[in-house]
Amino acid sequence: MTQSEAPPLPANAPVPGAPAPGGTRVTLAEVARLAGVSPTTVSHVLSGKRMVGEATRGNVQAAIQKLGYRPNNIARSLRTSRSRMVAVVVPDITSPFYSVLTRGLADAVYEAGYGTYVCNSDGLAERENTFVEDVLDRGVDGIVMASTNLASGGMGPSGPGTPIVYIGGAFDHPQADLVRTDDEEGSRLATAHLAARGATRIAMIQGPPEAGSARDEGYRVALAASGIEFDPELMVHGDWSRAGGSRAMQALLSLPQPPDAVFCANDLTAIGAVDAIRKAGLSIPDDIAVTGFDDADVATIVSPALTTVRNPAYDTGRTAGALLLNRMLGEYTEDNRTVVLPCTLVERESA
Amino acid sequence: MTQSEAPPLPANAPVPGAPAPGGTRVTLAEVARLAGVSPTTVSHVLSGKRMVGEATRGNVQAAIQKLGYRPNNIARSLRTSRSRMVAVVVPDITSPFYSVLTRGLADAVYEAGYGTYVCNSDGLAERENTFVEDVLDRGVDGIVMASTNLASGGMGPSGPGTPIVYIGGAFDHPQADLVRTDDEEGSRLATAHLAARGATRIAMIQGPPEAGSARDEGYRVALAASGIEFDPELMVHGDWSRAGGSRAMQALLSLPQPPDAVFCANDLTAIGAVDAIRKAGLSIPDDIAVTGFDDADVATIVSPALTTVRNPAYDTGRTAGALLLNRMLGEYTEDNRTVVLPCTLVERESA
DNA sequence: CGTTGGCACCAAATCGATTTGCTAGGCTAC
DNA sequence: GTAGCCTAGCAAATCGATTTGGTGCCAACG
Repeated sequence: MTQSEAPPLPANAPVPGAPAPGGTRVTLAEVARLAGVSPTTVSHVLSGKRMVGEATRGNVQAAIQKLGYRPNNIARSLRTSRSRMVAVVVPDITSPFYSVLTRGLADAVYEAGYGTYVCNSDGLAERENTFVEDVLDRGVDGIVMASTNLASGGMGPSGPGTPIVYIGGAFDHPQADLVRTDDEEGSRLATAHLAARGATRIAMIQGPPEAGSARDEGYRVALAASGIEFDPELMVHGDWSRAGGSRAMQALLSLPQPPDAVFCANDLTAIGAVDAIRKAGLSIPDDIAVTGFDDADVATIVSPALTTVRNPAYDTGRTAGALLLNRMLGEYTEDNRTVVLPCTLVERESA
Repeated sequence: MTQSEAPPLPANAPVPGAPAPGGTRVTLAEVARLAGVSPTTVSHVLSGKRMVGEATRGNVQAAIQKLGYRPNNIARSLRTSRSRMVAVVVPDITSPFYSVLTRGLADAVYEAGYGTYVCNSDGLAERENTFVEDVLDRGVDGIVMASTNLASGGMGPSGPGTPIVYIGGAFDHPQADLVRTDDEEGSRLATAHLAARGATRIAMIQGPPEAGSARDEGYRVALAASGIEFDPELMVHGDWSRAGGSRAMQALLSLPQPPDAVFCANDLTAIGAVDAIRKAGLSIPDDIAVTGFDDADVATIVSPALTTVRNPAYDTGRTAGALLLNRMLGEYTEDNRTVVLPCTLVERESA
């Protein structure tokens, strides 16, 4: 932009956006005074909402440059009631899935000039609700809600028209868009793959009891399709964590008739299962085949590399951002939409 | 709080914080009208900055309840010029280290009522600066800047007194606090460990050329202490990624006299190195010992489990938050501080 | 009885922008 | 010559809180 008129880093030049020497920020009124026009006019050259004479515009722009004026977004937000900020509430930004999702969202809205505000709910429904209220009070223009527990449905279409898009819940919110992955199909794929390899006693380690059941569903469907009868003994709970996966697998191994394959509801759980199987001296995939779900980075790091279902975290975030933008910009005002992203099986070594 | 007066979820009760039936948000003025007092008084019962009569306070609180009033934080921020929001700019929230750091920061400031705004700079100095300006315009009360490149020092003490704390740079900012880990000591530890195991040709895969050199320093110090001469051939660049680590390791392996140990500047690089060593048919740690840096979750997932240096990401974030709060609340206004967090070696299987 | 002083409250200014309605000229068209 | 219409600009209201400087009122005190 100013490429030709300034060397890369003239160390002594005033930092752009630096405060006026006085220490307090320059206001639009001061710009107006220096340019010899009214605040109205300055505002108009900034927004382009009304025409401004050639010469006047020049003066104003010069004044802006000279004073290093930067508009105060808070004042602007107060007047326009739009903050160009979205909030995302996730269980934990530390989790690979949610951090990638958040990045997708941030990238999507950033391009439209929106910033991203992050809340960690730790999966607590109460905190989720508190956060929604909090960010509403803060005036965000949109919310992305990634809730693990169904209970979060407690709150309706949010504040005075602030759009929300939900991630992954099966819940059908009256006025909120929803983006989710096709968990059922993904699970079906993974389970069918295990069956195709010749497994006959296929276990599943699901999430915690509070979690949704779309993944269970696919598992059952695939079982039925392969003519394998569902055995409740082979369906156990994990808690999405490696340790939980390990514990669950140990339980399965101590069954009178242990499984010859296990479908894990996420990759971390699968890694825990791998730990347990290894510790029992069995081999993967020959004695027991295992598949995960998510295709997180770790899936390729563990050994054997995990056969898993690719869960498009980034695209989920991006899509959520797109839907949100859509509504925030008023481009879409109709009924609630649901977009479901496809899952694909990625075969590696563990099954 | 209202525990005794309401059942857990009276499904038909008005959602707290829901808009007035009208659709638009309730303002303080409306509360005042309903309570038969002036806005001033309502404000005072809210803030407790001046005394309000017992009866009046009761009326006001009743009105607040009845209307479901929630203060508009934007208006409040405009008046008080405090937003109770901090921004953190990181290279990529997707990286294990930065997501954990962000969580630590978020936890620390959340307790004081602050929210967290996240910016992904992808390590681009230009974007870092843009973000700082942007969040300053948005009126955040503090900034945490996690920059990989030293260049970021370009910008001074930020806006009109908005405190910044830097993460990990060696740079000494005139007015900004700094928190970093003792990279030099950590590297020294890791390298010394390799030497103690009997390695004599110890290579290092560092970060990209733009990165800081504290880790290199520790490596050299440890070498000297063990009486091993520094061999420039054994010092190569990675790019913090697994693929980069693998490439760098391949280069080392094709040396006329390959190393018998390698210290990698982060865990991902180490994992890449492991890949390359494995592919060459060599064994770890017997043929080549490897250590990483960070102790990310993946360090225990890869096989062999990584001997690495624990880099306290969470504490770094928390500390940064504490320093920031300190200044935002005006509890500390003195000169810039630097806190350096210790690193410890964690021995596993790879060395 | 007059004064001091504290209590409880209110009116109005303020934060920094945006936006609506209006006006003064200059121009064309009939 | 005048009605009509742009154009370019300004004054003032507005968004929703906080905060300063008063103002009645009543009790206590000299």
